[in-house]
Order: sequence, then C-alpha cells, then structure tokens
Amino acid sequence: MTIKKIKYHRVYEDVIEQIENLILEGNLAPGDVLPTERELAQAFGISRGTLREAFRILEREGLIETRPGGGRFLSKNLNKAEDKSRIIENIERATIIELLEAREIFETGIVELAAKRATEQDILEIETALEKWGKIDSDSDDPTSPDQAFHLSIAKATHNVVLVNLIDLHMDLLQKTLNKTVDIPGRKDEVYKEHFNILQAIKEKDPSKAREAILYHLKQVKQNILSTTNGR
Amino acid sequence: MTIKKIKYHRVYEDVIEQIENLILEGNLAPGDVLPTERELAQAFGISRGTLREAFRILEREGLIETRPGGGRFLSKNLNKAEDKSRIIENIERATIIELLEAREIFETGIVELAAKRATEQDILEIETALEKWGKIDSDSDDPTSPDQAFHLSIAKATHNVVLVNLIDLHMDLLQKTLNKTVDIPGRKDEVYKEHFNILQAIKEKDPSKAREAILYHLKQVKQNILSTTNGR
DNA sequence: GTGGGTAATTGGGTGATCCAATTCCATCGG
DNA sequence: CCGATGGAATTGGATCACCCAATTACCCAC
Repeated sequence: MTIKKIKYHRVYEDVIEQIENLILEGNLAPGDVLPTERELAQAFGISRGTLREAFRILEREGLIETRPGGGRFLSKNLNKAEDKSRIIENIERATIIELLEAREIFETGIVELAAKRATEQDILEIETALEKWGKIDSDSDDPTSPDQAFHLSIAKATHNVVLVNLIDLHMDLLQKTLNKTVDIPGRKDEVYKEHFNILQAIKEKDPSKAREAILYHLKQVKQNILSTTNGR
Repeated sequence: MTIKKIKYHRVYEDVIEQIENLILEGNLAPGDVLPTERELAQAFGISRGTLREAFRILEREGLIETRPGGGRFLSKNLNKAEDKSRIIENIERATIIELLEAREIFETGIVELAAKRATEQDILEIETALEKWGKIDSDSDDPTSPDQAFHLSIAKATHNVVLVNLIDLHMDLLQKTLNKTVDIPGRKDEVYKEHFNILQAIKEKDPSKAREAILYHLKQVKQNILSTTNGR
C-alpha cells in the first residue's frame, strides 16, 4: 500500500468549493448579488474572517466582484475567468506522450518560422544558448535550463509572443522528465550535435532543413524519455 | 483632463506586492522560512487577519507554503509558480496576427492527427457541431460558440488533452474579433462550406487533404479579420 | 544516543468592535 | 408631483483579544 500525504483541511477551501458549485449548478446567475458577509458566515457556520479569505481567492479568480459598502456580486464573465486557470491545470495533467506530440506539432512550425525570420541578433542569441549547453558538465545541478534556453531562443526568433510562451510552458512541464535523459551515456554530445544542426539550418534560412533537424531531435528525445520512464 | 477611476486601496494587495518584491529582489531565497504571522503583522503595521488574506493569495499562486504549527516558507519553485499565470497573461496581450499565426501552426497539426485518429464517435460529434453552426441565424446573439465547438470537436478527435486545451484557449482569445467577421455578407455560408470540407477530409482519413482544407479556412479567416480590424 | 513527555511557538479560526463607503428612504423645496 | 438632500441603516474593511490544534524544541530518564 502506498502512503498518502495527509492533507490539512482548510475551511476556506470548502467554502470556495461550495460557492463554485452553487455557481456551476446555476443557482446563482451572473450579476446576482450574494448574501452579505454576516449572513453567509452564519449560514456556513464560520467566522467572517475565514469567509473573507475564501472571497479573496474568488475575487482573484475573477468569479466575484466586491463593492465595499455595497456588497458582493457575481462577475459577468464567470465561465471564462475560471476556464483560463483550468486550461493550464488540464495541460499539467497531460501525459508526457501528449506533451511531446503537441510539442512536435508546434516546434516544427516554430523552427520553420525562425528560419525565415531570424535576424543576426536572434542567431547570435541562439548561438550563445547553444554554447552554454556545450559547457555544462554532467555533474551540474540543473542541466535542462540551458536546453530550455536554447529552444526558447529559437522561439524568440519567430518574433511571436504566443509561440514563445507556448514553448516556455512546455519546456517547464517537460523539465523534470528531461533531466533524467541527460544521464544517458553519450546522450549529451548527441543533443549538442542535434541542436547544432538546427541552428545551422536556421542560419542558412532553410525552413525545411530546420524542420527535419528538429523532427530528428524530437524523435531522439522521445526515444530517450520512453527508455527511462514508463510514459507518465 | 480625463477622469480617473478611484481605485479602492486594499491593504492586503500592498502586502502581496511587497512580499513579491522581496522575493524577486532576492532578499528571500527558496526554502527560507518567513517570519511568523505575528511578527510580520507588526512589521507591516497591520492585523493578523489582513496579513493572512495576503498569504492565502500567495499560497494559491504557489509562492509560499504553510505548515500549520510549523511556519511559512518560500516554496522551492517560486519562478515557475508565477510564470504559469504570467504565461497566459502574456498570450492574452498578443496581437491577433500572432494568435492566428500560432493557430495556423498547431491547428494544421491537429487536423492531420484528427484525420488519422478520429473514431466514428468523434466524427459524429464533429458533424453535430457542424450542423449547429448551420442552424444559427445571423440575429443570434452568440454566433462564435458554435464555431468554437466545431474546432474543439476536431481537437478532441486527436485524443490529446494538450491540443484540446490549446485550441480552447485560442478560440477564447479570438472570440471577440471573430464575432465581427460573421457579419460580413455571405461569409457565414462560406464558413460552413469550409468547415464541411475539413470534416470531409477527416472522414476520408486523408491528413494532407485536411491540412489543405484548414489552411484555406484559416487564410480566409485571416483576410476577413484584417478587413474588419486594424490588426489588434 | 534514544525515546518520550512537556512547554513554548505557530498557524487556524472566532467574535466583538470600530471605521468608511454605499444604499436607502424619508423629508424638504420648488 | 417630483427631484434633490441629508441622515440612518447596511455592508465590506480592518483591528484586537482570545482560544485551539499542530508543530517544534528541549529536557530528562533510560
């Protein structure tokens, strides 16, 4: 039997959940005013202070708005507000396979764009990132952040903030798993070579060559990950 | 002179900002224990209750962790915690051009995958979504959500949660702008036709045909948007 | 040392209390 | 009759004193 962490129960979290449920069940409509702090506190059987902690969170998430002296009411765009944080949470729960698959799709697009658009300055930054990767020795504590930096520098060459941030997010989520693959003997040099080829294609402004280079790289990464994990 | 909205000043927001600054300036390192509630409250010159409201937020954002009876300490991965919410904010600030460009990249990948993987059930759901789009009349108040549903149903056919959520996010962000393009005379029927072609290609399990169909559709969408806006 | 018990510390939560902004309504003036 | 006005009640913002439960630190017996 596995050992479960005992999670401390916070009252305010219950309250948040209950209020969220009320909203989702449609018992409360956008724009509706909520009962007063004092009423709700009594109804929930908790103190005003605790209730307000819950409201602070709901406020931050955009579910409710507060008019001091006036009252609290549901904000109009309740669904979207919550969706956005949920989207990231959903992505976090994805399997590595799914992440890699998505990454393959948009990183091929990124390198193609980068090959078309990279300025001399962009290329310089990619080179710098590549060199940092070359310098790390395997005892270094965090070998993936240079890798992140390399892929990020390429994304930046597209001059598209959406693509930059998507890669950013993905590298973050993959980081823990990627760490393990660097330990594979000889893998570090291979990665350097693969990165080098990508850079080369971008320098030559050859989108299809860049595409092939990143596809090969991602294929290797995938293989290495699968050999060190069980796919989650 | 323009009239500025008077923003109500919440004490707890100040506290959050100050603590965040302390962290960013490096005066506090990951893992460090924070002073006790009582000490900090006194230092800030506020009550414990207010201070705790601030901590609730910081806790939710993953910056700090709390051990009841133990104390509060900075969580190890402070940078990432904040990054994640920032990533979405960054994407929200992107121009429409950038959004469309990114979407082109990964929606082509999505339809290709969908064409390979769609089950009969998936195709049924895409058809249903398409029919709903056919039924709306232009006076309807929200013509884009059927459009969203269509593209979302295709993403679902990839059986990859990452791709589903990425499309979800993008459609959300594009929604406001897309609304306008439907008003263009005759555009509604064209969109139906374009959607139909995409579905057809998926039914035929023909990835490259699906790719062409979505590329054509996105090209049209882009043109229509550019004709109704000025690119932001 | 090790284990266990005890006291101090710390966050969790409550309730009474005051303040400031908002809302509501009765009142007054035209 | 109707709109402006000026309190009074209401409501969220914040504080303070207080108690509880979990954690921690420490000392002592073995």
